[in-house]
Amino acid sequence: VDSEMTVGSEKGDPTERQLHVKLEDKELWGKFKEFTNEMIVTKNGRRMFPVFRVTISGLDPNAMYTVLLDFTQVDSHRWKYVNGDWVAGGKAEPAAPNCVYIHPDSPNFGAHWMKETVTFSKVKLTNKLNGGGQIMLNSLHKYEPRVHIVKVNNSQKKRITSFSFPETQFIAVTAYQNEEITALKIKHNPFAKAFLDAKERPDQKEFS
Amino acid sequence: VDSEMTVGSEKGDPTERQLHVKLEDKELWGKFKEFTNEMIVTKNGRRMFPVFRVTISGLDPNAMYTVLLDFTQVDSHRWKYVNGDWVAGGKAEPAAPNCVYIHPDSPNFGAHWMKETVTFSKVKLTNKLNGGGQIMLNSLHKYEPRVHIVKVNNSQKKRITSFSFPETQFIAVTAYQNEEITALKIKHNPFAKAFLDAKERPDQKEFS
DNA sequence: GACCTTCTCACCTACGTGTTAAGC
DNA sequence: TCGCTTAACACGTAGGTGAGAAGG
Repeated sequence: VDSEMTVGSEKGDPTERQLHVKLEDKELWGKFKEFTNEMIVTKNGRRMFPVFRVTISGLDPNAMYTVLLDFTQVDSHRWKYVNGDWVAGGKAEPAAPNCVYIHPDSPNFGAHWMKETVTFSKVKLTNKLNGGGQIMLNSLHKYEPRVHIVKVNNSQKKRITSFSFPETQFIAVTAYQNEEITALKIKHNPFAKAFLDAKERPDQKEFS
Repeated sequence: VDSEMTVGSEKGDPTERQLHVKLEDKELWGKFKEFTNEMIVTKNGRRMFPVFRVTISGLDPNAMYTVLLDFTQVDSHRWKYVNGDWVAGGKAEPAAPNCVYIHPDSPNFGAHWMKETVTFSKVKLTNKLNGGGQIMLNSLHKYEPRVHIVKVNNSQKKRITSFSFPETQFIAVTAYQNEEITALKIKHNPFAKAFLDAKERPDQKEFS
């Protein structure tokens, strides 16, 4: 999958000259990045929050594409949270067999990928290799999500275009380290609403 | 979509000479058919139970296909449930704009469709036309599910092969008529477990 | 009145959260 | 002890059931 990689404009195929992938929710990602984002990894896999979403333009509407998501290790350090700060530690672990997540709509027509935001809400991050389509990461290492767009033609030649997004970098953890990150997750992720209520209810009581 | 239709073996394309679609859960469908199966239709759409599932074989693993589900009106009568029996009544209503449900994995490779059971668990039946991918049926009319396999090639020529399954015939209803059907739905559909418990708990109490 | 449809409801399935305590 | 990981848990989201009353 990593064989051939080009970013941005290309020659030779007028139908894809302006191929572009734009990250959604940049403002939200920015809030997390400010405190160094963390993503939980579990044995059975944990979803990402914020959800990785992109809009794609410049594909050939009638051609067939598969859209992939993977994670590049940003540096070769193991990270550590000490006294409220993330600091780079020793050498990185050998890179995990970092598999690729295939967007469930794949394969599909260019028109399909362009008609609405492409959402990777179901990708799951894990620290164990366990079969089912999850992405294995090393805990306490830093990663950057990357999107690949693969044109599917019946011959073997595949052209892969990749886009990565520094705003979405994060450190994989088995438990949150920075409570600012925890607070942001609870504030914005609907599935964590139970903990949002727990903090808000006492205040509301005073007025009722 | 109804343009060209062939069932069973075909000449001319050796890669699909043995194309075959087999219905799953035949035994379960049989229990419902015995009492004349009913499927609820609602304004917002109701899932089918049993779920329509098939295994497909004989496709070209490397070719691309879309798999569709629709419903043919079995006869031209309106049906009525009188004294515990379904009886054919007056003329049928004008056939609803019976749309086609596209299996969400579509389009995909032959290999994908053949590697495991193809499940139509999310198709929803409705009696109103309301936009969102639901299938509109006339209440109190009899239908038979039908699968279409469409080979996707970049030219305009599409070959459609269709398979229908008499075991899965049903009458669309807005409320169940035959209590035997209700009992079977409750017994086998996990989402109706609340009503299964209601019938079993009294017996269990006697022993506790 | 008889028949059919619609709506609300309690009760499920299924599973995504951070918390917490225990494990190593 | 300390750092990190694991598993059970309460509490949400999201939505699929037939029942039963109300509507037409």
